[in-house]
Amino acid sequence: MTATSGLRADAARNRRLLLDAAAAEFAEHGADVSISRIAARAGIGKGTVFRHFATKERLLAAVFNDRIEDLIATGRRLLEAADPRAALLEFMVAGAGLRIGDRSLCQSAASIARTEADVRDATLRLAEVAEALTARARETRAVRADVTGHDIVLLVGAVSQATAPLGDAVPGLWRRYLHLMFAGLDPSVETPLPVPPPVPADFAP
Amino acid sequence: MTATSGLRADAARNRRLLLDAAAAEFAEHGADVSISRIAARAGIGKGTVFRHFATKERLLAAVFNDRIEDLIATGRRLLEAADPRAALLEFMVAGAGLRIGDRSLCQSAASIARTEADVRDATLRLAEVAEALTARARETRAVRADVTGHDIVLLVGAVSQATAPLGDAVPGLWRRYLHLMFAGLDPSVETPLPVPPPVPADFAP
DNA sequence: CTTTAAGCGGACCGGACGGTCAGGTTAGGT
DNA sequence: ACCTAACCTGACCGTCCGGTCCGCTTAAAG
Repeated sequence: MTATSGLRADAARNRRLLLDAAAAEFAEHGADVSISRIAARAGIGKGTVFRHFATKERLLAAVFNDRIEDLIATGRRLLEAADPRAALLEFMVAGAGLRIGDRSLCQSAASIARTEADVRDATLRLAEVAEALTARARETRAVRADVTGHDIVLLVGAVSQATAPLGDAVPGLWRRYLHLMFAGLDPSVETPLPVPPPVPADFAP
Repeated sequence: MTATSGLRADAARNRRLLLDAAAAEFAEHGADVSISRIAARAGIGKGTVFRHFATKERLLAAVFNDRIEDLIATGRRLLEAADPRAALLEFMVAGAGLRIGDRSLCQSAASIARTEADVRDATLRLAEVAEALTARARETRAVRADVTGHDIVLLVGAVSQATAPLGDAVPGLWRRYLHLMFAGLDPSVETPLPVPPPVPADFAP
């Protein structure tokens, strides 16, 4: 998680309260919630927020990082699974589910990654895990040969972003589209795909 | 387009300038650009903007409506095309291309539709066209039987939203994912799809 | 040309936001 | 018990935004 060592007891406690409140508030209302609101929810003063995170972006980055790290852990665990195809699908479901439940993740992940080095790093590590899972699925002919890890991450982002606004009203809608997309990865329909120039390493839709 | 009758000559001219500037500015910088910026680009005063559109949302709605109307026209024309499969794909390409080139369309289409009646109407008419095109494709077995017009609109939105932030850096990336998605619609892989409760008629991701 | 109402524009307002700071508070070592 | 540095706080600042308003301009009818 996030470093709390070397902090005074009250500071460490406030940091926890702050991170929890921020995560909840970002998830419910998106990345545009005001710092004051978050501070109020955490039950601390506004100034305290800026003592822990110099800028709003850094706070966002910290919350993002925790979530991404969780997903990376899930991906790593799934690398040991027996069925590569099921593992890849489960990874995609996990990723989409994470984003569906968090409005902020569906917005500015990309722009934050561009300015905050740690988010960028986590994103790159996530990409590696996605590529590893995809490679396993490719080798067993579970998905078409020209599908990459980048494709997976991007497609999961696509489904999440599109269905998130309806996510509350139509529960499970995103699962439909995730499965529809997964069907498109099937090797039985090997229609040629346009191959664009390589994606810059810092993607994160 | 937008009504200009009954206006004084200068008013009509300014309205054109305003709509053009707003469309360009929204497309380039998203729906969050300030009214002052748009006014400056149009070469008119800020107050004049509010004379023509009482609120920022109404201006956004007017710009949106023009674009959506264009897409509806394209869809209607494609209903006459010989090959239903190619027609549907072309419709999807048109929709995605429209959104890729316009940052604002990838953001708040849904929220605007919720508050502005005219956008809501246009969106519904667009949905009808999408459904008609999809029905034709379904009848000729060009796509799987359980795909709806809503699916098409939502999937196009998904691809657009996910690739738009990279759209400038990696041209043509969205085409790759649109084709990948289209492969998923192929009837050859008729894996069962989760069927969520019906989507509320006002969708527009 | 005169008249008049429609149109124009930019100073202005209220409010929200991110971020700062001076002054009070407290944890925790000695 | 005491001291000090770390910490907390909320009033405050500058900025920007959407929206209003009123004095000036101008199209265009008679």
